[in-house]
Amino acid sequence: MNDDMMLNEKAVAGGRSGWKQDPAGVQNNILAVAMTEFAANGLSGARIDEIAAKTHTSKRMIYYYFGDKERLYGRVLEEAYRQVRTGEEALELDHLPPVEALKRLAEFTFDHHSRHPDFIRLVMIENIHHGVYLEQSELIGLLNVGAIQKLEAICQRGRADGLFREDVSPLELHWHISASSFFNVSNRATFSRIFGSTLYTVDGQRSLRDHLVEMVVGLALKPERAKGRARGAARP
Amino acid sequence: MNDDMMLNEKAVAGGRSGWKQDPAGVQNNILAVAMTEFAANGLSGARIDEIAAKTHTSKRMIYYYFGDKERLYGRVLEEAYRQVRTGEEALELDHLPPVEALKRLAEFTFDHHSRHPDFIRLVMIENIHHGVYLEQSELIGLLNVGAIQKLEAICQRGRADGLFREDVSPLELHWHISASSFFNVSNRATFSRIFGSTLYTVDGQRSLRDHLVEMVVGLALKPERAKGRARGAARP
DNA sequence: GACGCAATTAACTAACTGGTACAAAGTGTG
DNA sequence: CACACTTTGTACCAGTTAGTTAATTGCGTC
Repeated sequence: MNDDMMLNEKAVAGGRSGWKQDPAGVQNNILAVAMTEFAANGLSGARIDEIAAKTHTSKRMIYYYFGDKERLYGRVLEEAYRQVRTGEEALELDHLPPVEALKRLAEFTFDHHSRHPDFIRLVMIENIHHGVYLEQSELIGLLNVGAIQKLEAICQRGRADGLFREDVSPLELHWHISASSFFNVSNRATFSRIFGSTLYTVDGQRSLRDHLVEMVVGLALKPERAKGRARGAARP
Repeated sequence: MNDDMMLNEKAVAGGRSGWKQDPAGVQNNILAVAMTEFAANGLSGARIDEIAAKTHTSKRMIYYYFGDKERLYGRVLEEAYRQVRTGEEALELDHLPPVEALKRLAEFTFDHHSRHPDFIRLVMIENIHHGVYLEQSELIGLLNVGAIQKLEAICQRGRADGLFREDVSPLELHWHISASSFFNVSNRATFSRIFGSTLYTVDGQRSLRDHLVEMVVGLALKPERAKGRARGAARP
């Protein structure tokens, strides 16, 4: 599997006269368009003809390169995961003290999800399908192995410093951070239609994010270390 | 609008010989089947013929009672919201002190969402559609007015007692509770396929729920009142 | 400069799917 | 018991959609 397509911009290959051989570019172009369409309409809702029309190439090429609709969707899903995970790798936290690192990670996740609504939508769609296409991809499995490694490292340092609780796993912390960050994007439509959009203003979003960080840090820290936080009785 | 259908079990009306007139029953039967199908396959993924086949009546009747696919979906959505909201009304919290009430509410929401995966899936699907069908229903608007009233009452009492922070709104508390409770069901497929299912065992779920409650209570309480919890400096 | 092969296009098809026409059968009421 | 109305089953249609057939065009290379 050496298909290193990065969705670059040279995916033209559609100039009627004088086209260049650029299979990778064409495939990337198809993937990019398909990602938008699948994210917007779902697997069964997306139309191959519509995808083809928005591509610089033709429907025949979609089948030429990707076989059928489902495999195209699978490739789109992989590409989406790769893009998002790649964007996460930039984050460097090892130089920060554990609590700061955890804060940064939570903030980053919240913002990162917010910046990638199409990815969120694809994951929503994939969950509607019970994750069967995700399971078929071994690439995604590999990508996600590293997803909580940052958090595990932070927790390890935090525990070593005697700051973090032992009974809250990195996985669970990741779950809580993901839940809020994901829900913030996935349920924006229904939530704001029902309860108004105050939480989706700039101030509302900052508040949600700050409080998420606060809660996660509060959960990770030992009661006696949590700046006075104690769960049993107030005993400083 | 006096369509009080409760999805009862007397929706048979299919006995070849000697049928009874039971329009409400037939409609409920259609709605129940359609809810399952839409929740399973989405709006465009669900098949009218498939719904009809699983009904005790025929496709003709679906169109007779509901007009077309989209209106059927809209009615299903309304029915789902009604069922869930009705189930919430049973919860009685006024007799509990604010902190206890908040705990109970969070726990209940977590469990309640967990018990209604089809509702969650319908909301997911509705979010894929940007909530346009939800917007068309004035019934759902009415139903949801009361959704955070319980929480508002709790917060009012909590503030009156000098326990709750002023800068955390009931709406935001509701958002945090909903986020985790919703995500827990909506993303179970992808999350467990990527990270394993430890968090979806009985113990894992209890842990998630307990920590959610802990975080929400911690967020709601004033720093100095939060059993020693302080954000600025540890000053009990 | 021509030949093999990758890349491309457009028209076509077979199946599916939402929706309908129409007639038959049952219900209840006077 | 007959008449008006409701309810249901069968067969059908027209538009859509995933997927294909087969011929064409351009590229690189010897």
